[in-house]
Amino acid sequence: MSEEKLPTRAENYSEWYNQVVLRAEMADYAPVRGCMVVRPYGWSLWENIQGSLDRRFKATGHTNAAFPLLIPMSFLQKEKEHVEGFSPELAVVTHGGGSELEEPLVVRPTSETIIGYMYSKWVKSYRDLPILINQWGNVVRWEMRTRLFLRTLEFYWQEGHTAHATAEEAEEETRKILDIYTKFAVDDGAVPVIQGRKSETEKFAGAVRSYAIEAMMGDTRALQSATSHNLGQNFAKAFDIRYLDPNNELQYAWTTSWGLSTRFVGAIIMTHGDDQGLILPPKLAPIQVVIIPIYKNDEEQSKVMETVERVKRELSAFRIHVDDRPGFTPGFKYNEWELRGIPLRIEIGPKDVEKGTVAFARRDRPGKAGKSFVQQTNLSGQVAEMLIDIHASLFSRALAFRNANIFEPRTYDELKEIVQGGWAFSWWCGNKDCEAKIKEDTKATTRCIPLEQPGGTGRCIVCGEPANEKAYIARSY
RNA sequence: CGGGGCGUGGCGCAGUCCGGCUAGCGCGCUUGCAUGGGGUGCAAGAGGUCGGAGGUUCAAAUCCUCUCGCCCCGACCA
Repeated sequence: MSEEKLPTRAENYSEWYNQVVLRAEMADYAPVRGCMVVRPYGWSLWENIQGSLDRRFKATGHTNAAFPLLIPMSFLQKEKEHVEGFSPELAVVTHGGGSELEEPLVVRPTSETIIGYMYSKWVKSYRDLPILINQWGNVVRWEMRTRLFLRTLEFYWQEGHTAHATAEEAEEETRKILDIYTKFAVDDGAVPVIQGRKSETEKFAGAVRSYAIEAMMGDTRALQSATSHNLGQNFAKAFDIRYLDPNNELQYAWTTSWGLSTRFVGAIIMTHGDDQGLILPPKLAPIQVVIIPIYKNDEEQSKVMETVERVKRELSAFRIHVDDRPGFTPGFKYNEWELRGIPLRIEIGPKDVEKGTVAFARRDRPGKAGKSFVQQTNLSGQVAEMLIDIHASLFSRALAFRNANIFEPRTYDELKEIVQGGWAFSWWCGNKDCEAKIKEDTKATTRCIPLEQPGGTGRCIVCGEPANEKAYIARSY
């Protein structure tokens, strides 16, 4: 950790973000342009994200499998919109084993095609449906401009791919997953999100309908945090996924796909972080509680460490770390663990040993405001309560921030003003041209048409034509 | 791909315009002593073919030519 001061978010948000990621040791730049190394601390956070989602998927009947990294180029070309959407950003393997390949292989940018191919082999009867498979893996998209976690050439994610007998079932699945993502974001990440439908121009290449959860970052820009797509029969037709129904009639299946990526790590950082650095939500934090022993000689050390060891055992239900590195002052350690976002710090020094107390310092309230001295009795219960409270306060703070930065423009000029530093929520006729005009004028895009609508009708904020839905419009990552 | 910037110990930089001692500085690292309840102090060390190739010159981090790479801003996106 070289420089002592982090740039503040107000000074330079994107520099703040980069430095937090690097200095908290979440990730580092790899020797390949646009690629990152996820360091142990960042990966540990990702593993907790994985664990939570994986349990939720399995609880709803999904199972995991693994499909190849390399996909024949011709597969991508089978679905028209899909190939148009992805071909500009494909990494293509043309040589293998020293000779040129007969058919180039693409490094998967997403796996609808190769999974569709396999599903066509596996699905023969309505009894084979539904197929509910998820895959944890990595994909490559040759992005032009990259940011650690938010957009890298290679990223890690889960991609679920399901096939169903009816359109209704596929839609139900798509929405069920959207709910899972939402619950995960809110209950585990403390990240408030808005569920919505993507516009035609923003939807996934090859989907009939795309849904997403959108979150507001600390600079008010929007981040699409997960998506769930109803693919209709597009891929079933492209890959011939057909089954015989109970009436012995041949039918195309209906498929879905859905994903959440390491980008969510970026969402956590930018939703909760403050000028001291990261603030990790307690349920996902790799370390929930850090204990800092304080002493100045051997005698004090042995007394303090005795208490520290006892407290550590008592808190074994939590992810806990004792920072007993010699040669670092307590103050240095406080700052370092604050930068790294540990939700709760416990300080134990000679005075605490005497009085039978420990000091709590909650990360969501830096400085003296977050400090309290508590008795050493029932520490486990006190910590549990504190972590719940931190989660709740992180969520409500983020929600309040988001609500304070959403505005309803009355005119197009107002909209242009709003999206410079917030989200606009306004009537939109659904026309692509209006969307394009907004983007052209402001760089903001329609983030989603929220599932929760106010009802009634209005006039499109751009063209003034009748509109029956409202949309969120914002600049996004 | 268009525009801008930068490559000098692990990291951040100075030195380059105007060629010339042994290539400096801060942080980090190692060792020792002190310190230890909010970014500790002192001392001694280790560590560099100046992105690469070619050229000019008595002499190149510095000038010339070519080249490679990275970062930032736009078009594309989880």
